[in-house]
Amino acid sequence: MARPREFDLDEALQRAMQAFWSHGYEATSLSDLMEAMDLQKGSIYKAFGDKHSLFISALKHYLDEVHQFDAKMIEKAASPRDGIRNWLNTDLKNTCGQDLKRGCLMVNALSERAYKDNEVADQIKKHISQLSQLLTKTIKRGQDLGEFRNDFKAVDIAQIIIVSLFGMLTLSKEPMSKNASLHNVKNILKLIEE
Amino acid sequence: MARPREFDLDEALQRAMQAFWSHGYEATSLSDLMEAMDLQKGSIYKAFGDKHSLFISALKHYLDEVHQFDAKMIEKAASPRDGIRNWLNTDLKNTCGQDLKRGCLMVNALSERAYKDNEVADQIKKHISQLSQLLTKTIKRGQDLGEFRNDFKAVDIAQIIIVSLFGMLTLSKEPMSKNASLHNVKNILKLIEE
DNA sequence: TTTGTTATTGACCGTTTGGTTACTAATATG
DNA sequence: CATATTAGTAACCAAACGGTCAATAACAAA
Repeated sequence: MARPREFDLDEALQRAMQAFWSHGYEATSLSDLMEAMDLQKGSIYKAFGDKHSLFISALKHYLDEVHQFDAKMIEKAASPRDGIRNWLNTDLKNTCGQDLKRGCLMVNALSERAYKDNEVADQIKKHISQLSQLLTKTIKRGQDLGEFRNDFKAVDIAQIIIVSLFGMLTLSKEPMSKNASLHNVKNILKLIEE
Repeated sequence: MARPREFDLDEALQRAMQAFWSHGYEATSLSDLMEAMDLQKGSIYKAFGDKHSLFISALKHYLDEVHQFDAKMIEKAASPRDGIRNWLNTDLKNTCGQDLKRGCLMVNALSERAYKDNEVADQIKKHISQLSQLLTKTIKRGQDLGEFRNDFKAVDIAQIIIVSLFGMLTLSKEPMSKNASLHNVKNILKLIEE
């Protein structure tokens, strides 16, 4: 018994996410969001709260999507080695050397806001911790199969992969091309496989 | 035959750099800069131009300091291996796990501005290219001395180090402690030495 | 058809933003 | 000591910022 919403919540959130992804938190104004979401200020506030809580929702949405992607690529692969290799390559192909050099929303948010925004920091810490567990589990399996070297702890190899991934995602903002990142992945994998 | 400047140019630039480093480009307002530099707006504009060109000057200043630090640590060391090890450890000790989680100004600028600011992008590309050459040269020497493995090209090992460093500097903004980064460096070095 | 509830709209708010400028102050030189 | 030149100051500016709200519109249920 009330007026129904005229727009799709998910699509609006998706569009807000794209805007924040392309321009960052501070540099995305309410006007930018209104245009991107095709909504008036009032509607945005009623549906998502203020700019900050809209950003948190968009970030959560992004992290959910990324986590689903990660889990699917890594766990559904023919082997641990293939899983990690394909996941890294696909991820970097989607990020490096794109015409729009927007990098990764998580890395952008980490860099711009994590140190002064506990909600952002918590979301990202949780996500990285999940990823670390997923990788560690997978590498352990790979070590048992003889795919990864055994003289390193699985959790340490996972950390090396995460650090390298974050480095490449950061460098994708300018100097790192798609080819350079794929070449680098090949070398990293050569170092940790055996 | 004119009124002399009442403040020290270098010190003012240093203070502007600290402000941008702590809060980012967008989030540092003219008022913030006035307070940090202990100067009036007019003086800042007369001495450094507008906010953007002040930022570029501050970034150049930072990159110069960092390059001097890098070159000294790496080239004056007893051996290539020691040089790279000490340089990485010192760098990360200064960045990770600090109370003020401001990370590295170059990485922050890369993330926030490089994709929409050619001057920032050019400065950072130049700096990374310099660092890559310095590392490649050093690793080549190390390979000749048997300190680094010989089945990888020196330039590829240099790239692995740069990517890892950028990853850790990015992660220093929240989840990565000093101990975690030092542990990670130890593992990376173990992978590429021999 | 009335009523209760929620969505949409656009005008409006005070504040802050980066930036300018007219005025005054301080010096070195002639 | 007069003058030319530059530095410092503070008032000022339009524009943009994030955010609010009263009026209106659209629906479901009684």
